[in-house]
Amino acid sequence: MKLGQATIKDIAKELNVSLSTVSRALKDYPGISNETKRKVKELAEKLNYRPNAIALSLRKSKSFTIGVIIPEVVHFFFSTVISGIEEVAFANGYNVILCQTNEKLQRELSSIEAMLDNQVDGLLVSYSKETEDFNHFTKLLKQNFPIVFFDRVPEIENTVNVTVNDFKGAYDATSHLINQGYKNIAHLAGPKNLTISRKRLDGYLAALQDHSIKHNPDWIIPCPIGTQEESFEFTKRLFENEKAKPDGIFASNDIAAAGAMMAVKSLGLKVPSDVGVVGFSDWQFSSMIDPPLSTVSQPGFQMGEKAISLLLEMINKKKDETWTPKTVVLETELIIRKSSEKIITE
Amino acid sequence: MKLGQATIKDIAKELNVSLSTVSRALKDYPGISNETKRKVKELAEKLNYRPNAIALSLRKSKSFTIGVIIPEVVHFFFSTVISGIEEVAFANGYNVILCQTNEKLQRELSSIEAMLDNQVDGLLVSYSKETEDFNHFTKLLKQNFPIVFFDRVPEIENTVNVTVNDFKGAYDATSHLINQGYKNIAHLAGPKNLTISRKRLDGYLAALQDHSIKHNPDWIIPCPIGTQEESFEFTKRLFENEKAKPDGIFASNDIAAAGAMMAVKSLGLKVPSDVGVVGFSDWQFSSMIDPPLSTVSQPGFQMGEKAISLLLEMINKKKDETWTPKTVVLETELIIRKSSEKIITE
DNA sequence: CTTTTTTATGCAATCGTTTGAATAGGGCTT
DNA sequence: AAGCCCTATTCAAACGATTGCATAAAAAAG
Repeated sequence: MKLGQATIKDIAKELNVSLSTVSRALKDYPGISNETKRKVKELAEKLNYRPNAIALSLRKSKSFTIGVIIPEVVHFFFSTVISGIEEVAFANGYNVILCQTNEKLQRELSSIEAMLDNQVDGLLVSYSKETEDFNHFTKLLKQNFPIVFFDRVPEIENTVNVTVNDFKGAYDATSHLINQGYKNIAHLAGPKNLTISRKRLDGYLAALQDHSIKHNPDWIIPCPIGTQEESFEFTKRLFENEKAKPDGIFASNDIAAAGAMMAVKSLGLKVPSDVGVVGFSDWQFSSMIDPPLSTVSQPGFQMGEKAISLLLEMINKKKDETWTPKTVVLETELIIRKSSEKIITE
Repeated sequence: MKLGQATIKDIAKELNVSLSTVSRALKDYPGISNETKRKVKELAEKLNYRPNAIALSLRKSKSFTIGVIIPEVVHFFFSTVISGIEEVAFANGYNVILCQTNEKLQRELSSIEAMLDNQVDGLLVSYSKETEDFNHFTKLLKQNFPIVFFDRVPEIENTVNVTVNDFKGAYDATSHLINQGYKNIAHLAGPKNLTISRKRLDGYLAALQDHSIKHNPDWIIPCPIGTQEESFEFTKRLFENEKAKPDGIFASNDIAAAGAMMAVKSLGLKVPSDVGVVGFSDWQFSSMIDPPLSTVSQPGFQMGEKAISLLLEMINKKKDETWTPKTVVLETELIIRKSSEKIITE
């Protein structure tokens, strides 16, 4: 034993009692004399005894560990979600093991395998951009293995999900641009296989429609990679090629919005007077760029908290009880900053 | 068993052989007939058998899990370190369990307890701002428990550490400001109990001295909290109160630099023409703010890789072999952007 | 002074796997 | 045909803890 950690056996030997007596004494079982309890506890204290969680896991077929699968920690949003998860997990005596997929399906598959080998009690998943087939999840769900999907949720049956109201967030953002007087609004869309991308696109379209603005299909630009460079390039191209230039941009995330803003500025146009820009997520940098970026903030921490709370509920169900599929939708908040203020309100 | 996962026992029963035969067949031990091996492997495949990592951990007193203790995931730098750690851990069959201290000593202590209970094979630590006493680490080190400290390293003996050359980074940053013609350079310092803060301060002082500039103690402003608001406030106060106003700011991190820049701008001064600003860390947002922030970039990913490589080396040592204390120092890179370019080079 | 009840403790199986030592059976040698 | 050596397999202990059941001793009841 690396740490020379004391075990129940050590205590038993030292006190000349059986293992079971020690075990029971430590947990105040009835039927152990006070004298023995005292002695056992004293020695345990002295030897700094701590139960071996691995042995307990094996015995109880329960590891008190949950696995979290996310695309990337460096994404500000995901890192706030992790904080929320950690907070609740910790408070309930659970450990969190983390795997990033780096947006790779292969990584997602192998991470899940690794986590199952380690007997995690449940999984919290936000799948990769490459994931288009959900068999690896349905297989587990069929076996009643607890999974909660968050943010990026699959369109399959009987799942428990936590998302943000992407539709409404996008709708509000786009409406805000329209109300500010921007009429020709382009959309930098996210990867098509993510539900969130579609929902945001739908919100964008609905807002246009509700304001009787016809949408221009050429102005919906998918940004599959999601880097600032990508949206910079695409935005530049959009503004250079088109005759009727857009005067507003709603981007499905802040990185894309930042890239777009740089592209617009590089063409000599001013934000917000010539072009209004709104992003999505409220990254840490969004309030610091110039002009500060209007955006739709998502409650990441809260999402983490909610997701793990649901998961713990599922884990604590009796073996044969099933859970009811549900989707918890958290509300977003439109944060208006300079980048979209055409109308100066005094 | 929640997953109805097949065990060695199931295979043994089905094929009417003993547990040991199955175990050995699966790992191609000599002395098992090819026929038996074939049958065992076939059935294992069919039942989708995967060894139970918990049982293995117990048997081998080795969990193939390492614990990572960091202040906060939302810090861009730390999240890149995590990526580096994960990458190497994963490639070597190790799992990573993560705890954030949120800069609280209490959290640090309880996280370490929890991780030890879970029999982590080693620890990767960047301690909290509150940590001033290192007994909880020395106790473990004395027992030969593998720990590698990264970024924030304690000043105690016989440790293995990975840091960045904070002194040189700060020296370079300050020298750069001086060379650009800024002569009155203030420093927004980090928490005093962190070595990195002191090293950066030292680098700043050394650069001033080497350029024969006398430092003004009032211009060294500790920012213990580390938020943008804090440095905004302190910077504003500095510029309002002093008669001889600084024309340069070297901040010990980018968040502080960003706050300072906003404060300066709010006072009607221009960056970089009136005041030059350089930060530390190269956060994601640093290139996006206006003007883009000059900063000292730290190789976070590489730091993670190096730290876990060292840890795995320690873990793989024989029981009684000791390791030699050492500190790996990674070099920083000065990234010059607009915020510090007084001299316009064409 | 038995018999019954209570109290305190021990035994042994179990969780899933590994591994040193034991063993059964077949073929070979002499 | 006795002895010996392989080869393929099994036994059993171990990792650290829990827990139903058995049991010994002490106390209470008759």
